[in-house]
Amino acid sequence: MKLPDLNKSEYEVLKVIWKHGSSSVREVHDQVESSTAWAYTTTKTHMDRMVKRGLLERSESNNTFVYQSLVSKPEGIAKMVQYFADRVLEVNYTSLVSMFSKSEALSDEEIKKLHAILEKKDD
Amino acid sequence: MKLPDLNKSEYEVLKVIWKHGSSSVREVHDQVESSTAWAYTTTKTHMDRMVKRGLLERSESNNTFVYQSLVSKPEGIAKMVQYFADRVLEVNYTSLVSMFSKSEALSDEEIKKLHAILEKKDD
DNA sequence: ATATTACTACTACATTGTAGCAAGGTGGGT
DNA sequence: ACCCACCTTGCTACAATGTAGTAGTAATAT
Repeated sequence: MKLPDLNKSEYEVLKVIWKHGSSSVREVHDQVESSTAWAYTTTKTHMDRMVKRGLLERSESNNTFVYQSLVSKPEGIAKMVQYFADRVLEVNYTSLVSMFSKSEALSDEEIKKLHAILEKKDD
Repeated sequence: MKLPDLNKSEYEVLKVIWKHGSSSVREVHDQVESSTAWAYTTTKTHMDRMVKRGLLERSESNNTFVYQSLVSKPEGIAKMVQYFADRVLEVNYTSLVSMFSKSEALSDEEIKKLHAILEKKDD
């Protein structure tokens, strides 16, 4: 898949899965609930649609389905960062990306990857 | 209106109107076309819906309707900046807002206003 | 005056946001 | 072992957003 253009819901789900790895709907839901106030079935709908869209892969693990991400975090946020840099901040993406080093959001490797992705403008 | 949660389309339209002031559909369309590739009628649909949503106001000016913004630029981007700071960068909004001073996106006054808005968490 | 062009209103259809309901699976109590 | 209660899943639904076509009307050019 090309770099995905994640919408907010997709991003919320992926954030959980990026952090915890393969997760069931229940696990994701328990995490996103505080920030989104979704109903359980809403979480499920999003996740199933994400499978169809190629963002997640579903597999069975002891009687429950678990979903794993098919996009890495740097890939997932690349477009968002690009958009924000271009259209909102109106600065070069590099200055924005460098701000990640002040946060816990990405590891150093991930920051490097993000840089590489954006450099190639590989969308 | 409370601080609006702008979607991408709305933001694209508002960017033009913030810059040029009251504009016709045609004027907005000519500007957004390069970045969005919308059809003219798509631009129009968005703008009409934005009137209904209270983001724009429409008035007639020599035989054509012109649309003016009901939200200022700092108000319009406040939520976007907040979201990006919180959920993507995971840093305090102040560091992010300070980046605007390196760009042409906002004037100094607008930056100040944005700061004030976010400080009050006035959503 | 009429043809062409531009603008507006209305309609349409796909995707996303949000969530309910019913059927099937499963673990715990007895 | 058996049944109930609950969890998960699949299906459906409906509103908002994304995208755009069509038809009618108004303005312009000639």
